[in-house]
Amino acid sequence: MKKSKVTIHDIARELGINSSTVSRALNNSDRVTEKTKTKILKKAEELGYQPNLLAANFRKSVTNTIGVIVPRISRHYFSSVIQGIEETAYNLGYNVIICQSLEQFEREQKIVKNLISNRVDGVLLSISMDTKEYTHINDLEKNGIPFVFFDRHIDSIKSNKVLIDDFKGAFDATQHLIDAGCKKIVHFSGPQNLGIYKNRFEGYKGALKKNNIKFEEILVFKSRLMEDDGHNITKNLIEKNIIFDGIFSANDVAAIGAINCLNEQKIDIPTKVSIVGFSNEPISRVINPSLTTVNQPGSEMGKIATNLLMDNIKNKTASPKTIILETNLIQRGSSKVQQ
Amino acid sequence: MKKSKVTIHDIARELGINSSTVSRALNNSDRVTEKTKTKILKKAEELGYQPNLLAANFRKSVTNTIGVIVPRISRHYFSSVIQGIEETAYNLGYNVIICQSLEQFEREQKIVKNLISNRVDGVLLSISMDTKEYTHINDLEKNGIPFVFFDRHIDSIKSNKVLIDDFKGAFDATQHLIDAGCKKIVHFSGPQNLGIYKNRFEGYKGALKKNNIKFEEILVFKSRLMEDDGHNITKNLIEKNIIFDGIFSANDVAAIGAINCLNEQKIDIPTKVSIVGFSNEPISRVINPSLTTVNQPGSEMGKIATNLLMDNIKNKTASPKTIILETNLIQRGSSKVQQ
DNA sequence: AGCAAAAATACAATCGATTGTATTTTGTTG
DNA sequence: CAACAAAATACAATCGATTGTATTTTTGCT
Repeated sequence: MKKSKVTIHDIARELGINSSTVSRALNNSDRVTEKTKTKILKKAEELGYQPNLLAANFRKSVTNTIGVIVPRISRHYFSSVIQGIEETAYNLGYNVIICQSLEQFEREQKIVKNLISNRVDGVLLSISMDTKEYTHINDLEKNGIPFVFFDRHIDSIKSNKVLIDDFKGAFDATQHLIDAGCKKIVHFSGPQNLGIYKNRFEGYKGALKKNNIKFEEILVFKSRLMEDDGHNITKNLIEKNIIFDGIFSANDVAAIGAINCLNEQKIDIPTKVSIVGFSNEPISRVINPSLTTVNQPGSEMGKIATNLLMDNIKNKTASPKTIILETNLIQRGSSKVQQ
Repeated sequence: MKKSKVTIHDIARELGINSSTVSRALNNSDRVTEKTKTKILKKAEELGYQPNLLAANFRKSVTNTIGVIVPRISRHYFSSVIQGIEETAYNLGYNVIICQSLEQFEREQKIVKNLISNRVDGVLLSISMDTKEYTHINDLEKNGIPFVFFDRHIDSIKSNKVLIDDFKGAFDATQHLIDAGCKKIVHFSGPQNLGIYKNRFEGYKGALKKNNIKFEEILVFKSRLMEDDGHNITKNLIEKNIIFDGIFSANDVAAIGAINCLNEQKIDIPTKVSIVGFSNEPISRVINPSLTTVNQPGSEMGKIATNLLMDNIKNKTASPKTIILETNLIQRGSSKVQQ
């Protein structure tokens, strides 16, 4: 158990030079001769020197690290966003700290506090379903830490955002169901404090309206959109003899709950009921029948959000931008094929 | 753009006291009166003080942070291990830095260097498929940073490990195929530098031997076990008219590739070919037919590994332990039901 | 009230790297 | 080779919190 705590001072001492020169050499400054650099690098290697970033970052008050907050990494959509974030950040020499709120407001708050205390240079975040207060976001602002929302944002906060066109995605999905002949379309929606679910709901209503289909409150269900939610809502509909021939779910997971329920009840998909989900989780490709869904460009979103954040780290006075990405409908077995 | 960089010195100055008292108050030391503490806490709140952990950690040379390195977070198995890790670490007041090697040795190396430089208190890691050199692991040791392998470890390094019984899991899976009547069982294996794949291979051979089935090299395929690998290998088998009636894949993803291929070729599962995977990824429950697989207790593994690491952080001289967890076979539609 | 012991607070060094400025060394030129 | 500019290196302060020790204040007791 060798506790090698080699510092630049150790290197300097051994070589009989000053630590500032060592520091500059290790940072490849042109204030140091090549000859000296070589000597220092060799000695650093020899002593097994590992830079103390705590010290360096502290001194510079720059960490070259960005924080990412997502509800959960196990959602494929989020892990593909992270993929895009890491790729971009990595190429720009930034580290990424990934944090999961697990859809809990309290955890999200703690994470933000922690990221501030760890002096990250910026934050990318997609808020939890439980987030209804925004003091933690204000703390970021107060501490001059740039941040960019992606996907799940807060309407009332003007800041950089990378979103998808939820209204249009939902509109297209609903229109697709209507085109497939559905008249009574159920909608699974999520917590309304999240703009994305409100907008998807609006998109659903918009498509109904355009097609002169009466909107019925009784066909809309707000939940946390877990698999069980989708299952239970569907079961309830059947038990209560509520007639429906289509489901547009604001996420894939709840849609899968519905598919499982209908399969159990031997109600055929798509002849009796057509279903469309949202997000294009891998599981939706594989379930039987496979799930028609709205594809969100996760990795691209991560890349764009990271670049936007970087712009903001470089130039803190840049005015907030909102970038909207397009979705596309992926047609699969859960909805009738159009002629 | 308020650049509030409030420090304990600011608080001290405003209150006309010394910063050491402020520091102790904020850390709830009993060397400070309740009265003073209250005063300080109030002022800290008022000024919007956010502790600078860079400074504190630097001074203490303790970060209360552990690093986790996994091949990729999008694998459900790994994200469930992370779940367990975070839960345990969180309760003990530790932060977790999640890093993905993306199965690349070079990235793994960089991540380790970075974690060392960031002075994490410990590391939990599951190595990449490409990792064949171990100098980076030695660096951890040299720097006195305790680490624990989980799942994918390095045989030749004696350290703390939390593993599953890969031999037995594979043995059981193969035995299950044999019980289902299979005689010609294909095995999809992974890179042999990873002990887990070697052991699963051994388990496969062990079960064949026990049942007096001749082991045939020609039925074993080593790949990176991606979906395409499973698909291509299966396609090849069919094209080359190699007869087989069972597949034991060392992971679920490749097994799913095989299922897709067989479905395309209209070869019935399980009547013509039975398939067993490994890891119990959620997708395996949903694919058609659903995939029989070996369940690995991911979250539990994370918890145990974290506790083991914590023991090691507290007591650095503790001798290395290996903990082996049991797997269980989850029988689904891809293998014939036994009577 | 007076004094010792205990409690509370102040002082000052420290962690390791960075960086603006000062000093020394090197190189150039007439 | 003197003189000076330029290049290389050394010096020293600094970032913000922690912490061992010193000092001051409070408490308790006769």
